[in-house]
Amino acid sequence: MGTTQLETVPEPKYWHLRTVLAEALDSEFAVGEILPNERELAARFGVARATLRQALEQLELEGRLQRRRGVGTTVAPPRMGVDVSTSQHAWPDASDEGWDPVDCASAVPPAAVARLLELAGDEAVHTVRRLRLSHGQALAAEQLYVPAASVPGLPAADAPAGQDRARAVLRELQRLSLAGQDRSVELGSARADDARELDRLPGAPVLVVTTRYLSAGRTAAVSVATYRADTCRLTFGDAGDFRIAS
Amino acid sequence: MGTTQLETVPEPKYWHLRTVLAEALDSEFAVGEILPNERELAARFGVARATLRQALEQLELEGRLQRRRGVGTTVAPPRMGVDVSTSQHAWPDASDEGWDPVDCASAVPPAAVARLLELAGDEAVHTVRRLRLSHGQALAAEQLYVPAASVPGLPAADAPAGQDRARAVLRELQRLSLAGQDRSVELGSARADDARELDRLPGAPVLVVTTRYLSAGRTAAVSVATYRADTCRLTFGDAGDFRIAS
DNA sequence: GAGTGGTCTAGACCACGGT
DNA sequence: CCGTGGTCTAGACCACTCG
Repeated sequence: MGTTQLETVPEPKYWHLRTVLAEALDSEFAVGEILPNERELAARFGVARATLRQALEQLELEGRLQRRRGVGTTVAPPRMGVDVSTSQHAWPDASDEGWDPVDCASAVPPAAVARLLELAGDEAVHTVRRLRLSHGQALAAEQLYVPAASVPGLPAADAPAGQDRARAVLRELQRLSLAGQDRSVELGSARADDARELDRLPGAPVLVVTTRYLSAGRTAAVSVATYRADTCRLTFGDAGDFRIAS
Repeated sequence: MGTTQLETVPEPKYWHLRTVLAEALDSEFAVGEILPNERELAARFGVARATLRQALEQLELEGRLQRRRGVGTTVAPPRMGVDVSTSQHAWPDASDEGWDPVDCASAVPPAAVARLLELAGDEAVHTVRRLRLSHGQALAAEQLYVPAASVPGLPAADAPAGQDRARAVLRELQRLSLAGQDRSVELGSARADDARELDRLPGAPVLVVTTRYLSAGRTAAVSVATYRADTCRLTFGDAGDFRIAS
């Protein structure tokens, strides 16, 4: 009458498959190596393709695999550590390492952002778009919301949208004193536009980093940065140079 | 010959469904309200159940829905902000707010953790298990790895494993001076034991927070905390009291 | 026991990347 | 063009919760 419940609750096939595949990845495959295709793997393990795909999805979520339509499934390199520490207490800048200003327009921000900025729901703000690149790969897409009140010196609000205007807004931001910032991280799924720039499909898992920049008691700007969850590990430390692979 | 590509690349059904459902959630449903069951919803939208489920999975990943087997699908409350800021520069403690020491044993840590601790791969360490609770709900499960060298004053290493020993290890840790800490966040999937304690299924998405505690130039302890990605938004700010939905 | 979400199957067709 | 992963279907059965 032991109370142990061994095998009374058998684990799902896809979960068991995930474990088997994970061990195979550790011992038999090198980074970048291409796996057999899904139909072949499913046959080899004696399961339906949908079941095999469930296991692959898990491993992709964990950053162990990379799948590309028309190409195949490859063994992913360990996630790269990406510093998102808040310690520098600095405004985003056109010359930020890794960040590339892409565009700027005027638009009404989403309701949640408007609330953070303490704006009426229908007030347009500058929306600066930046990409964070590393080794030619896009790691993150950022949308920076800057109320006109935060950049009073900006020339002609109806100037042509584009990269030049993005740089101008970032330059003007430097003139404000930065009192502090809040940061939060949560799981999200890539919207269509983010997905395109991150070279992922819509709905791909992303880590959403929301930053609120404070100046003179107000929220002077809000940044929403979506990082590829499959390839990025966000680091916050003072000595952000350590590695851990799950 | 406009260059606009409207409908030339129709979006997948499940993605469109996700959007439709998300809008319905905003306008027609209250938090906690229970949705029609999957078979009914699939019929109503004229899709197969699997397709409907793909849309629901997206919304669950985004923290908009909560699904429980045998019960149904309900509208999830906004994610709660959970402070994981590193600013206090303190050791984990038996009396940490929200953290509940559960157990302690001796075990050989995973290879990745052993590397952080600069240990040989086969050396056992104290493994303290803690749960982070809020309003009776488990938010996170933590595994704290403490080499014996970090708690030299600990009585009899072969003392009975359990909650008392967990408290003893945490108490001994306070005696070390804390030089600093590193922290990283990445996406993972819940292992079976974590899943059980977090009241989720194995493979559920979690935010893995890895902390390295530094003392006297060494890594004195490593904590791996897995937070429920569906219900938690990790906050790092100095004034961690802001909200953002979506 | 009735009803829910979770797992699994065996197919089909589509969209994309490279040859 | 062919092979890949991505989407979708229409079923079946299982595990869980609750009355």
